[in-house]
Amino acid sequence: MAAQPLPSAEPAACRVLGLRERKKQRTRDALVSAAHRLFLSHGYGRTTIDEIAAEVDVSPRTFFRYFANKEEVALAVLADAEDYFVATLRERPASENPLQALRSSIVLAWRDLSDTGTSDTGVTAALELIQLIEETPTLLAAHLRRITDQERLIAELIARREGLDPSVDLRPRVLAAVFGGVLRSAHLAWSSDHSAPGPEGMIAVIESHFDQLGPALAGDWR
Amino acid sequence: MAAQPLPSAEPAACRVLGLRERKKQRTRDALVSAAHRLFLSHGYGRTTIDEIAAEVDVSPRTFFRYFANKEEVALAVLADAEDYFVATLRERPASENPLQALRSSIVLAWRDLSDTGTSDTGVTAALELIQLIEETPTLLAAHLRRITDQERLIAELIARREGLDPSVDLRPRVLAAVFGGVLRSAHLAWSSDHSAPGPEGMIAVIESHFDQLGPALAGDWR
DNA sequence: TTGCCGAATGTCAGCGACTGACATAATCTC
DNA sequence: GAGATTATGTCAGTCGCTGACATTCGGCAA
Repeated sequence: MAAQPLPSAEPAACRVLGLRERKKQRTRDALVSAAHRLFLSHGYGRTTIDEIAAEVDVSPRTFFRYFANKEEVALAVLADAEDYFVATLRERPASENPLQALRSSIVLAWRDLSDTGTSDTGVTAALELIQLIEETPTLLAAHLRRITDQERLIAELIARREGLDPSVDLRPRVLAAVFGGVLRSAHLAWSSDHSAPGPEGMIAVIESHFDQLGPALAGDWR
Repeated sequence: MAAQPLPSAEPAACRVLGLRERKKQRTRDALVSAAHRLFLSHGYGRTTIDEIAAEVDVSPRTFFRYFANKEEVALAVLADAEDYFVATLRERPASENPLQALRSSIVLAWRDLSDTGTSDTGVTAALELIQLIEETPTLLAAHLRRITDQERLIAELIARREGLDPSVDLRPRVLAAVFGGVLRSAHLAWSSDHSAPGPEGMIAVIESHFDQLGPALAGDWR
């Protein structure tokens, strides 16, 4: 995750990584949080790479040695949440069917992430970012592309979990795509409707969208 | 659709539009087809706006008066296919349930489009473009964002069709998202597996993915 | 400590996407 | 055919992004 929660303590455990690695990690974190701050205050399009770099006191060229492009630094905030979700999914019991496993994994991941960090951990940052993404076409495009990569990964996980050959059975990929669609729909609903703020609100919106999955596909809508 | 199929005939019906409008339409079509050709032969990333403009004998500045950006001219080839799909969806009988209507609409749209034009109509161009999109990250991102706009439209159509308020009932949006997911999954499968070429191949892949929708969401995968 | 190696960074030049401003030339209207 | 519209060209400039080269900094052994 980003930065050090308590700048006072410099734990000795960090020594396992050389000074060089620690420094790299610090500038990377600094770039991410500076970018996040600038994007939220001035808007994504009105923020310049030069500004971000200047904020961290680093040359613009260095920025591109950490991130391939402007979108990447913005989306980096979500990386941990996504990783946590995948980790959660791996540990779901085999008794759950695939759809149940996916659904409980996101809900659990959001809940855990919002519980662990007491105050302004990455969760709030992630929620702010989702908001920003939905109102920034360029970011949305980049995010959607990342999502498809994630779906491929999820499909493979599900396939392995069920002992299937993903190149033969279409179900894992279809399920992953459906899952992605429902989730995206939930994100959009959450970000355009401020009646359910915070992680709990997001969880509630996600649950309600999953609840509508069956009815939406059913023949009879009455 | 693009260009005139038979350059010999200059139908009098065109006179209803002024010379100015006709000219604009012609340069627009010329830009789209030049871009399409260059993208397919040299690759999207290695094709320059200047090259496209030069091909049509137009200044680069003019290009940006027709298209907001490089992605837009590439994706323009799909616009007609999408419009045709939406038109088809509007005419589906009320007896079909929403999911059925969506499914039969794409299949019918593809079939009609591949039947109407005898030889190299827009259908082949659309298929070539889908292929290009899947192997070009930048294009894929832009395409996915367009898809989400389409999904919003589809959700509204379905809601009206079923006499629902789309701001209350989540089913239309969830269904549209699921539909988009299945379709995207099918496109990916089609473009990465050359065993089913042409429109018929695409239709077959789409059908098989829809067939897996129920099983994928079912509790029991055995 | 010294000194060397490799990795991280800065500097600089340059390409390509995209935009605003203004001038010019083409159509449209009367 | 004159004047109002509108499309187009030209030009200058910003910003995202990259390659090449020089410099500096951390890691490591003599």
